[in-house]
Amino acid sequence: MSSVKPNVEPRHPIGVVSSRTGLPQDLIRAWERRYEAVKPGRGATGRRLYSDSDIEKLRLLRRAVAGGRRISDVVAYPIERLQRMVDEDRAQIVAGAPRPRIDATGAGAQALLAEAIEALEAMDRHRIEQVLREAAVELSGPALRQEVIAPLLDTIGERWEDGSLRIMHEHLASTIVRSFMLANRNGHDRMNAPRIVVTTPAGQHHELGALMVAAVAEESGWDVYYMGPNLPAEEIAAAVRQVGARALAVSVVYREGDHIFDELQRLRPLIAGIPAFVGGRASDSLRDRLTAAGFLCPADLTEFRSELQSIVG
Amino acid sequence: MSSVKPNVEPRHPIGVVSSRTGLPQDLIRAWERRYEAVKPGRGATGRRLYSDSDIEKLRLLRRAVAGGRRISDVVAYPIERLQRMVDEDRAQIVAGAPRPRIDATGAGAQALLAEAIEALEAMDRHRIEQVLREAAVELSGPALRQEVIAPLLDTIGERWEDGSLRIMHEHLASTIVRSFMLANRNGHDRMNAPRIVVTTPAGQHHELGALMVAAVAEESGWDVYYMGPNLPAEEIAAAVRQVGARALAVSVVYREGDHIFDELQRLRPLIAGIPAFVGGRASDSLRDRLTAAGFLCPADLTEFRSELQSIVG
DNA sequence: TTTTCTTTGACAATGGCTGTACATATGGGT
DNA sequence: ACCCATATGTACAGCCATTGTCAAAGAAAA
Repeated sequence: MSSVKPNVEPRHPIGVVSSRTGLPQDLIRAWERRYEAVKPGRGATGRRLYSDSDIEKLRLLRRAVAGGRRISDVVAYPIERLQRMVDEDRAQIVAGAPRPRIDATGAGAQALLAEAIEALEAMDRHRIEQVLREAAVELSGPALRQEVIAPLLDTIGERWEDGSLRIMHEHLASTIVRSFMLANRNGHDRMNAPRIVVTTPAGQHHELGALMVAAVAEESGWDVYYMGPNLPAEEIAAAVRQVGARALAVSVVYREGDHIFDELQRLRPLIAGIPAFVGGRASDSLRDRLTAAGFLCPADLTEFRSELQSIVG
Repeated sequence: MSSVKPNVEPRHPIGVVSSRTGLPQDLIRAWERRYEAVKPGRGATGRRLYSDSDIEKLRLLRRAVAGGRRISDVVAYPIERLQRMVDEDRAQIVAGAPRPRIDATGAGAQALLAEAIEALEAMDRHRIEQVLREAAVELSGPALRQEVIAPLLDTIGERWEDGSLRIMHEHLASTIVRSFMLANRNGHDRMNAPRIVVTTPAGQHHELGALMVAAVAEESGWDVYYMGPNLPAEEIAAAVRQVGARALAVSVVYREGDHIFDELQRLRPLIAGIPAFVGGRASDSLRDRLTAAGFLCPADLTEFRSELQSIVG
């Protein structure tokens, strides 16, 4: 496993922050100057250096403003409250939202991961959700995926195969993580963004990998058409065509014989000319044959992100 | 019910209120000026700031007026009474057809449904989402399910079987509706509520019926453990036991031979003593045998809701 | 050198407020 | 049938505070 990544340590220049939040640089500076929205550190020569949680806050502010709030009203709210408000605005419902208090223990990603597994073993839905919420506050989006959710899925996979977790555990984790990630989708402008279809080929029922892919693509500014798991090759091709997608990404977790490879090979000519990514556990063992067949097989989500950007760039 | 009172503290600008209620800003101001429909607070520079219960009242007023009431007659009623009246009006409208006078979006439930189907045919994700959001403003939660989402799923089912919609359409609709319904779960205090497990038996990949069931149960105050689709009998039973559920609900859409019935029959003794609901399209043709086997088969969601209440009552 | 940042000040767009109209209904009363 | 008062949704003008954007000029990094 990788090491814990506290939310305040890593520092980014304003350009990165701008592209990750979708906010113009000028606006970020204006928000700082006028409202102290965030207080980034400074380098030796006075340049701004933002932490991951700064980025997270700016993201939330952007969504809050897009939802009709006034920046001066919301700028002082803590991250948890912003998150809550943005969720409600998205759903457009009028519900008193109690949300259990979280006493932030400042626990690192590993501790969060361990607690999530423990809660899962106990089938304690509320505790799993709480851990995820806590993690979302503690870590930024990418770190959350990389340090908590991905390892969580890996662990579940392993422990399922060795029999110490059951199908029901996997299902519960899936639904909770799924709704969690869907709830955190950014409501960006997306109308004119390049489109990407994300799904899982026929026979592949596990969609969490695909969900993470969708989250990364969305963060990179794409208009994501998430189609859920278990879609036959012809349907994938039809969706790509109909939607006018500029890329396709599928996630493959389980490899039983060559069935999956055959399915993908059938798919490839149906979407000629469109870059197609294959990711997930099982893609490792198939990488050579897949790349030979014309698929792109990034090793991890970071690589996927940069390859995505090279398409539109 | 362990729900929390609607926050009076947080305050929303008029733009947010307008989009959440579907009322034009001018009209909101007019109702205040002429009838004191609500009395929002004011910010430092005189801008209106509304509370959650203000929004709730405005939504009810809108629906009361849409139901043929005169604004001046109903404007003074307290929220509870408005709620009751609006519910009654809706029940009557379903029977006869008094004409709504306001139709801000120019669309009744049927028109919304038609537009949703059209958008789905075009694979236009944003338009589908837009229609659902409009519908959520237009209609209350139960009405939304009953008059838009349920018919939508039925239509999709039919048109899939006759070949005029493809699998990809069904998948897209599933993911969108799913994330929409999950986003609308409101954060009540569910810690001490009775628990119910909701899922779909092995071989049943269509989860939308189960999602609607979950929404109804959640609305009725249950702590819902939604497990996603395609869960084998032993796993369902294990989940029920581990979670300590007081009820189980499964949704069955497709019937291929007697496979499903066998699966359910295998399940029944594993969860002895716990009420188990079976719903969905395919449950009709199996009703007699299922009830004989000890399952409850409500005809629709309304019946399901009342049977649910009789369990805890 | 070229790119990326920084600060400062100015400017224009946005959106909300009040107040005043205006155009249809709706409902009597004659 | 006719006429009028009232009810109600909508529109706009003029004003103000807020807020996004831009330009200029210089410093630091690549």
